[in-house]
Amino acid sequence: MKIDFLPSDFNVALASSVVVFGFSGDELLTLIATKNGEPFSGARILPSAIIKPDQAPENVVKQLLRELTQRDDWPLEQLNSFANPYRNPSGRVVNIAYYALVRLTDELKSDLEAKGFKWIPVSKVPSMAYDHDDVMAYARERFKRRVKRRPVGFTLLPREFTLNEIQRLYECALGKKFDKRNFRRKVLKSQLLLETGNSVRSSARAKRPSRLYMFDEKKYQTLTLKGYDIVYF
Amino acid sequence: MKIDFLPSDFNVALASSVVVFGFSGDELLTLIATKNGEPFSGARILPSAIIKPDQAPENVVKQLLRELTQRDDWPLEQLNSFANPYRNPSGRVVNIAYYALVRLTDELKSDLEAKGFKWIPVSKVPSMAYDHDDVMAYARERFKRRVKRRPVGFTLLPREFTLNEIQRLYECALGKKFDKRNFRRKVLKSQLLLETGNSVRSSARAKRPSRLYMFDEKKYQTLTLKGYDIVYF
DNA sequence: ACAAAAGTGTTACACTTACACCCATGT
DNA sequence: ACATGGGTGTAAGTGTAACACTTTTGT
Repeated sequence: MKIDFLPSDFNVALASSVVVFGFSGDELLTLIATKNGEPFSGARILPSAIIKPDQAPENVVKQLLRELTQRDDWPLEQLNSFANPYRNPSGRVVNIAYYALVRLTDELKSDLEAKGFKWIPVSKVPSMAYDHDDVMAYARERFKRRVKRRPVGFTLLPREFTLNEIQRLYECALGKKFDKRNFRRKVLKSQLLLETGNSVRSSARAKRPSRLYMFDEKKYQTLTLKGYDIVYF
Repeated sequence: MKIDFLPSDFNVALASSVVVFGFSGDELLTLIATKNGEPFSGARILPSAIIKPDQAPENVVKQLLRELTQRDDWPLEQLNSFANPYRNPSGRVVNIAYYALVRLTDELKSDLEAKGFKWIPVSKVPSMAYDHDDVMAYARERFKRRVKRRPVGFTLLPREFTLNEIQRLYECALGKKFDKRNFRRKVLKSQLLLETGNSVRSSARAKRPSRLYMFDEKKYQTLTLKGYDIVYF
């Protein structure tokens, strides 16, 4: 089998876009940027970066996440590549797409909005330039599948969270309602939550405070190393 | 957000490799090629093709499958892209990898072996050039996950097959044994198998013939359209 | 009749689902 | 005392897993 490259084959550029998900407490949000400079100036796009000749895509995306969030250790997964010809007027560009999950704090939110980014509910994302709509649709599907099978949601929540908060997160992520008692039984049975002993009042009107839990990362590592295949919901 | 490409960014070449799985009746096999021409002449590689400037990767892979198997309508799925720098001495090459499932017949097997390809049990694949070992490992993982959740295995079997054959396939694909009675109950309950009324003797020594079934593709379409999420094994 | 593989049922247990009230706390 | 959301249990049904013998057919 022959695979020989001609010099004229080396004429493609690489970029990465990343679909960043966050959770407001009520809604699943995603981060949208606005493009500066032609082509498509002013258009909505996903946060994106060019991959320079000597860079690895994952590192470029981590660098981008660091610029956006001051951290690059968020859960990050490669999606498909979007490589059909004629996506970009300046030449052939292959987009190696990723999605990331971040813990949305108030500072992070206002910080990014000050820089011209927008956190938009996934149900309301506007149409974007290039093929970023396809990337977004693909990321949402992938995220949904992951949520169903793995405890990925916990980085989206504050480090300490209530059972009601996880339930709302799962309901947003999967687009359906769960029975409170059954939901609690199930997450507690997984043994991946630790009671912190703390509690908060969920709103001014709420009288009784809710118990706070945290995710037991160590236990999860142990279980996954044993090849235990957790299935949720 | 700025993403502006310089002319010097358009210096990457694209290739696709495809991990092709087939089933011999006893073992899961995968197709390995041998490289002609430098670099790496004589090395084992995955069947691969260069993506020319105006081609879509999926079409290139379909073309490659047509050359290999005379058909391009096999189940085909994109895997991750392998894009780290310095993979290839002739310049930066991004490999958009795929995996495909084919129905292995005797002609197809001998035909490909005559062309210098080898069908090798997945448990015995040799080390390959470039980063094709990584691609292979990734493909095996993806295939395993798919087998668990979706009835993908049926294209690997002859159009008519026995329950013992599916069971062997699942046992190979997932690397574990199943109880015959439980296995049968489960696949029959899915309602995706049609009894053909035919039967075969599985070997000369076998006296009683086995019943033959086929996959009910129409029913499967209907179920997936309804969003029914099948979970197997 | 015998050898060989095909085919079949039951039981115990775990998980899932549906369902409605009491509890703790702040005002 | 009352309003608010937090928190809890049970029963019926469904799916899973473990287990060994009978049936059909060719020789």
